[in-house]
Amino acid sequence: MKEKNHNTPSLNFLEQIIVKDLEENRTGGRVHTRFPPEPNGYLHIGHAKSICLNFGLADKYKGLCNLRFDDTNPTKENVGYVNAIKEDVRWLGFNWEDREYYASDYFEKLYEMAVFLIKKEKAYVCEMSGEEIAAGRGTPSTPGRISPWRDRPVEESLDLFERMRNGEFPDGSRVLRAKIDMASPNMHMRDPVMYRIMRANHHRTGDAWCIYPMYDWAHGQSDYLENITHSICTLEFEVHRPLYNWFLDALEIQENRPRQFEFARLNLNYTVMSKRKLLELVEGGHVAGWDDPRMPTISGLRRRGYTPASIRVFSDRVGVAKRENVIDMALLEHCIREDLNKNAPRVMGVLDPVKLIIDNYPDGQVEELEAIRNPERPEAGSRTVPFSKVLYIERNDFMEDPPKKFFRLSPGKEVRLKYAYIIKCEHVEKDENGHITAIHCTYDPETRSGLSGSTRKVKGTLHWVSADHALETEVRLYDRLFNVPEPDDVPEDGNFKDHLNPESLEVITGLLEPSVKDAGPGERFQFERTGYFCIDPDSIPGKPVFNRTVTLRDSWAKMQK
RNA sequence: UGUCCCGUGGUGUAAUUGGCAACACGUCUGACUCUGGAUCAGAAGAGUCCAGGUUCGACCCCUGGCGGGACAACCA
Repeated sequence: MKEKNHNTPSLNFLEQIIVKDLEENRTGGRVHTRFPPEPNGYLHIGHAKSICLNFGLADKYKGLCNLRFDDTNPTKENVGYVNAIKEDVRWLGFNWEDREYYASDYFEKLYEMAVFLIKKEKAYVCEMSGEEIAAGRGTPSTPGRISPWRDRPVEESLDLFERMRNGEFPDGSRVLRAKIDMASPNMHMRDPVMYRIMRANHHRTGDAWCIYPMYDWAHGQSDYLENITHSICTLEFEVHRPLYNWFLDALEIQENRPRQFEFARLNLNYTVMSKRKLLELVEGGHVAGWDDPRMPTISGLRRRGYTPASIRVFSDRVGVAKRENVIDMALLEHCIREDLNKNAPRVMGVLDPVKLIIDNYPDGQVEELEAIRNPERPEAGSRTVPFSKVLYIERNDFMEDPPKKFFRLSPGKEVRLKYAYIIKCEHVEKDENGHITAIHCTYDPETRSGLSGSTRKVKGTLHWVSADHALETEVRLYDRLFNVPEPDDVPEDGNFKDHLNPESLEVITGLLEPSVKDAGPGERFQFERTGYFCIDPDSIPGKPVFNRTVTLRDSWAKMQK
């Protein structure tokens, strides 16, 4: 009987490839990956998966992972993005040490390699216009037309290519093309453009160049120059792989040949992931910016209160494979709850207050009650919370006419105030509209937490704040940005923005226990029974602004549905 | 009428390479609880897109379908 092995976790397909490569000594025992963002936008959770994958693989197999900016299109890229990307990768917890590279570092080498290809009759200068090239390329099912310049003498291409570099020709007037196969069923093999003339200031090379390499030409060669062993990218580049390999062949590269592998990008429900759509949300003012806490960007998640560890765990749990997938937002939420449950200090805060008066509690008396910081971490110790005659509790913790499964406060019923006393509701005050303005209770002094009478059982425990001591703070309640699982999946003439959730942000004034007053931006808390919250950078000292990261799981709310 | 990739519970990923499907999220019970949280115990839910074939035996190999996706920027 064959024994199933349950203690070694199974490997994903990339790990299997790597293990095999290592066993067969295909890469000289090396594993070297790279994360290659184009600095033309902000990183999102999908990139986080790629970052965790590339750095994670390198780490697991004792290899290296480079950070390489794919900056071959100066019209779209800038240093602002470079810096934001570096911050995000670092924040996620990865370290590229001194291996911060740029495709633009290789412009000179790439140029020399291109010259080599021209000499080998594998590239030529083409003088067709952009439209002509596009038109001549054919369609996936019909072959393209051969460029009239395709068989021009090597010397002529060499000369023209040099003069392209020297700026003798106007933008767009000429390109360097690989000479492959205009009839290939793979469109990428129909004499793809390698260089275009483009007078644009590059964020690193300035005006040194007026010709810039295309992705397909630059990427594989950059991999080669960096000694990359496994060049991991997303599925849409699968069709590019023959070209990736063709360039390597044409350059007669045998040793240290990088190989490209593709995996399925991450999709998350209730959000969109394309740079274009995210940009549209920012520019259309639907969110406050790239780091709006509702955005699936890394900077947005950071501001929302997600921890790097939670995102790493998430990236791990979503797995790696080649089939299209849509991950449930609930998994991401599970990951952050799991982390914060263990690590976030507890605090009491009332978000929708109703006044509660303890009629038999002495006027003017204040007790400082001891409260556990984190039941999951006894070593975190305790804080004190002021208690007095007039409190606030959550409006939905009281019902005048409750259903039988309601464990909270209602007339004649008892509940415990967390860390304080058991109270009993005596009567309520209402305004002329029947709206409850105050709840009157009595307390049992013997039932204070820790006292002998405190062992009495009651069904519910409520959080509360003392009216005189409460800190009024701005609280931003975030919810999912879209109200349908797949906002991309729009009918004919629809738009993904039609599905924006109008209630994705609600700003309220919360009443918090005073202990949070001096907490600073980035600090995370659990508001007991409510959710996890993180202090926003908009805060000023003494006046924290809280962002709701995620609610607590709420089985009562679920029951009500 | 093109080429390539992919089809396993609601979702995602496994099944160490041919020995009748596991784990996670979600869902539902119950226990416990000074958070209706957490934790603990348990349950339901797929017979692996379909049809043939090979085999003692197929999620796995072969053939043919079907379905989904990618590819026609001087973007990456």
